[in-house]
Amino acid sequence: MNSPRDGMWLDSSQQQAWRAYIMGTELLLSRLDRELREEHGISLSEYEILVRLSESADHRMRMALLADSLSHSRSRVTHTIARMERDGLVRRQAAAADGRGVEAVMTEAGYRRLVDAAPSHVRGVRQHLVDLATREDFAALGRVFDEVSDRLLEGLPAGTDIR
Amino acid sequence: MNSPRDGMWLDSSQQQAWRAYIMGTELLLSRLDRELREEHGISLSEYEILVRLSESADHRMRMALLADSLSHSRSRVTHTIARMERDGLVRRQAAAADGRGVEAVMTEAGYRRLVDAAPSHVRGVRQHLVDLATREDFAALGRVFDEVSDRLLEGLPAGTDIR
DNA sequence: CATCAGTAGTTGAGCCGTCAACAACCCGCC
DNA sequence: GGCGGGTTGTTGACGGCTCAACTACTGATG
Repeated sequence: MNSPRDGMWLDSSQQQAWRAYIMGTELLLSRLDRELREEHGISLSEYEILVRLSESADHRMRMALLADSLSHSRSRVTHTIARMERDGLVRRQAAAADGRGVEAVMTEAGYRRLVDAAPSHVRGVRQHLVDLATREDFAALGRVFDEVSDRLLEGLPAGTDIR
Repeated sequence: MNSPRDGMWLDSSQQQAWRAYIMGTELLLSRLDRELREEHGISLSEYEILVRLSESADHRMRMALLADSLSHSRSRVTHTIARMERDGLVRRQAAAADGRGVEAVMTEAGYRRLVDAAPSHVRGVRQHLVDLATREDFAALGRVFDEVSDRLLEGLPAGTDIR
């Protein structure tokens, strides 16, 4: 969509934006992860799983759907759910209609953990990202990464494991 | 659905942008990392280290400076440089002026690896990110993450280990 | 109704990062 | 000139993800 004369390299403002993005992202995500761990004993991925479950009917989801909705590999979701089950935030249950299937069900404790963690986590997201940007810039960020996700997911639609 | 008391939660467009960012970023970075590994046998962090070294006088840098310039922890840089040294991309050398210091020096093989990897890596960055956005949107992204980095780094200026 | 390609999920080895503890060194100060 | 607090870099245990191989089940097809 851009690139003057379709050069091979990034020009210096592109380069600068790219480096800011990589560094900022690493700082941001590791900070949010650390805050969740220290204050609530869960990782960012675990938090995201709790959010998906809380939005789902009956607080339950098939493993594959959970994986797809987070763009995580199935293996990753298996491992994460195993840890969360050990911590009592979730339990597994064989799927009714499919003998291969497993559903992850959020427990009462899992729900309470999410309710506890959400306010300070959201505050962190605001403080370290959202409130630093103008509405327009933040909207631009949304547009860009919608497009990024779409492109990176196309060609492996529905059911393909991430990789 | 949102904003009881204006300002605690994200509104739905902010929420959507935030989720796009997290998912897009995870997809993007893991894709770029995998491409570098498969095509050139180095990780994205190793690539970034090679870039910094190549930009530095005499292709050498103090460990702490390397860590700061990437916002990586010192421990992380130690481990990464150890792997790169095993692979012959870099060697360590005691710093002349400071008995505690260590310099990482890019080897000839390291430089060749970077030169080999750069074109396809940059192509990936363009294809999966830069060329998907308008110049304005991409510039917005740069502004946002400059600000993010600044805020997350302030209060621990120069010499504080990342954590 | 037996076969078999495809799908769901798990497993464990290996890699890469964090964390906390640590040794070695620097330097301002009395 | 030796204290003592700060800095540099390393270490190893641990956690979490990837990858490839695996089991178990499904469902279309002859």
